[in-house]
Order: sequence, then structure tokens, then C-alpha cells
Amino acid sequence: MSLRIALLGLLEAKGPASGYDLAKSFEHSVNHVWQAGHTQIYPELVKMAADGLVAVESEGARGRKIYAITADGARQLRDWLVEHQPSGTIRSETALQAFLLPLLDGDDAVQVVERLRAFFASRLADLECKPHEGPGFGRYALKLGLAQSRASLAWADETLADLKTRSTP
Amino acid sequence: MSLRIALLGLLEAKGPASGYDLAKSFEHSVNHVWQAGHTQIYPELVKMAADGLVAVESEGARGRKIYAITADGARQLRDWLVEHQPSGTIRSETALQAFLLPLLDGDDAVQVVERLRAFFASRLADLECKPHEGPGFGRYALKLGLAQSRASLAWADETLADLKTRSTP
DNA sequence: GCTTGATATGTAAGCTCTTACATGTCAAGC
DNA sequence: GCTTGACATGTAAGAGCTTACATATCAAGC
Repeated sequence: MSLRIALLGLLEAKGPASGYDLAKSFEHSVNHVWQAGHTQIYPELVKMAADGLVAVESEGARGRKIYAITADGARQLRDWLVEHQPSGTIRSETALQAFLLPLLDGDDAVQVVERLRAFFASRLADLECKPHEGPGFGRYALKLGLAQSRASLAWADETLADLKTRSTP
Repeated sequence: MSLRIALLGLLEAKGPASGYDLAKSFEHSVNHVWQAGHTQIYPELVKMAADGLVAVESEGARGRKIYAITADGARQLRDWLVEHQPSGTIRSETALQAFLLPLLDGDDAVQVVERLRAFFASRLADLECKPHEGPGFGRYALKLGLAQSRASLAWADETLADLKTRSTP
């Protein structure tokens, strides 16, 4: 379902686009919130067209099909946004490594947290590159991502400090 | 892979357990980091036993099988923790709703953010109930979850304020 | 005109996860 | 002794996602 919603959202916000365009948008904008590669997007667009949520607006070179959101699609998007209680499902390998940290002894644990720290830092840097402030489409999610990344980075620093005091009692 | 790791981690940390026990542990402890129901756990344990990562230590009433982690399993767990670069994959319906927020007009947007706020608040409350501080097994991940939840909650408050200034110019 | 690399679109196999169904045991209260 | 509800273990269908493969076009440089 959420893949559909993300695709509908992109089509609604940025206008008609091809599968390739949408895959690029996933990479560059929705990326920190939801992921999907072209191998998932192309077949999904076909199904969505069959369900009347999008329509092929025009066809260009290289079999390029430009999809546009339909009235039905726009309605479904709005309904989902306003009515759908988001599922709390989170599956995070980074958090899982944090969870299992106490199974490692000192040095190994420090190494893992340092890798996690680097990971959070690079994600934060990614987000900080994106157009801040202003009326950008994904601006709210961007702020959320920034806030969460900063919190994660702070956690890594605290945890490193904690591990070091434990190893030198 | 990560499901296996989570199961190995629980067995390593808490000792031998049945599928049911592990499902309960998922619900009560790993829950904010990784989810799995019994329908996923039972068959996975069978496969893991076939791969020599766990072994049936004893069988009790009601077909209850107690699994224990093997030396191979412990090795694989440690290797994954120390060597595996976590994938940055995040799929969050809450963040997706945040992302698509600008597609809604004022009142609807406020309603959605209020629901998100309630969601974050209840997750935070959940985490705050769990045994804080002390040497608990998942303590680092708990702190990470708390930090992220607080950041998300703060985001919701900021966003509500932002939406309200926009609607009354 | 030919090669090369970026662009662009797809299919298929296999793994992971969810939802729904199916079954049987044990303890407590009647 | 029977019912009921919590405990406990499983299977199966189908949806969702990843990885690997397959192909064809266009632009730029040789």
C-alpha cells in the first residue's frame, strides 16, 4: 500500500512522470522515508493503471510512458493521508546492532558504535545538503529526518563515552 | 538475516527458550527495533536448526521445544555485529505521512500532525515504562529509541506551530 | 561508422513478512 | 466431568521486496 501512496504523492506533487523519473525521485527525495527501486516501481505502475489510480498520459521514445494521477488516485491518496493510522512497524538494522551491543566486550562494542556513529553522521550530512527551509515539497519530513539523525548522533556520542568509562573503572 | 540475528541475540542473552518464549521477547523487548510474530519465528527456528545455528536442547509438554544457541550460532552473531555494515533501509509510514503533508490543506494537515504527535507520544510512553538505566540487556537501544521518540515529538510540536502560523497570516 | 557509458524499461526467481486458518493442551471454575 | 480462556505450536496463501538478468536507445568521443 505505502509504495502506491508514495508514487501517488510524487505524481500529485511533481506532475506526470515516467517510471524512471519516479525511481529517480525515490532516490533523491523520498529516500529517507521510503525506498523502492525501478524493479518494484515499473510493475506497480502497471497494476495502479489497471486499478485506475494512474493513467498513461503519453508515450515517448524508448517505450517511455508518462503516468499521471487520476481523480480516483488523488482521492485515495488524500483518504490515506487523513484516515490511515500509520503502522508503528520499524525494522532498523542500526537499532538492532545497538540493541545487541551488551553482548560484545569493550573494544568490539566501541568499534560497532563508532561505525554506527559514522553511519548517522553521513545520513545527517546527506539531509543537510538537501534544500533546507523554504516551501520544498518534503520539507516537514526533512526536518523530522534531521531531528532524528541529530538525536541518533548524540546517542552515539553518549554511548561511546559510557563505554569508555566502563572500560577504565 | 536480521530475524536470525535477533533470535540468536535473544538466545545468547537470555539463554535457551522456546518459539513461544521468543515471540514474547519480541513483543516485550526487541519490539521497538525489530518485529516478528510467531508465524515467522517457528519456521525460522526450524531452518536455523537445520543450519546448525541453534539446537533443540529439550522437548517438553505440548510439543514445546527449547532451543539453545550453538557455538556456530554464537560465532555468526558476533561476526554480524562486528562486521556487518547495517543497511540504511528505513520504511516508516509515519515519516511518509510527514513527507506528504504539504499536499493537504491547513485543517487536514493539522489533524494528521496531531495524530502523528499522539503516536509518537504513546511510543515514548511505552519506552519510558521499560526498565531504565541499570544493566538491562537492550539498554542502549532503549536510550536510542527514547532519544528518537523525543526528537519526533518535538518535531510534531514545531510542525503544529508552523502550520498554525501559516493558517493565520 | 564504431565504441562506450549513461539512460531507460522491463522480467523472473527467491526471500521476507503478513494475514488467516487450524489444532491441541492445560488450569480454573462450575 | 465439562466448559472456558489462556497457553502453545504450527501451516499456507499471498503480498512486498531484493537481486540478478535481459535488452534497447541515445549522446559523445574516437
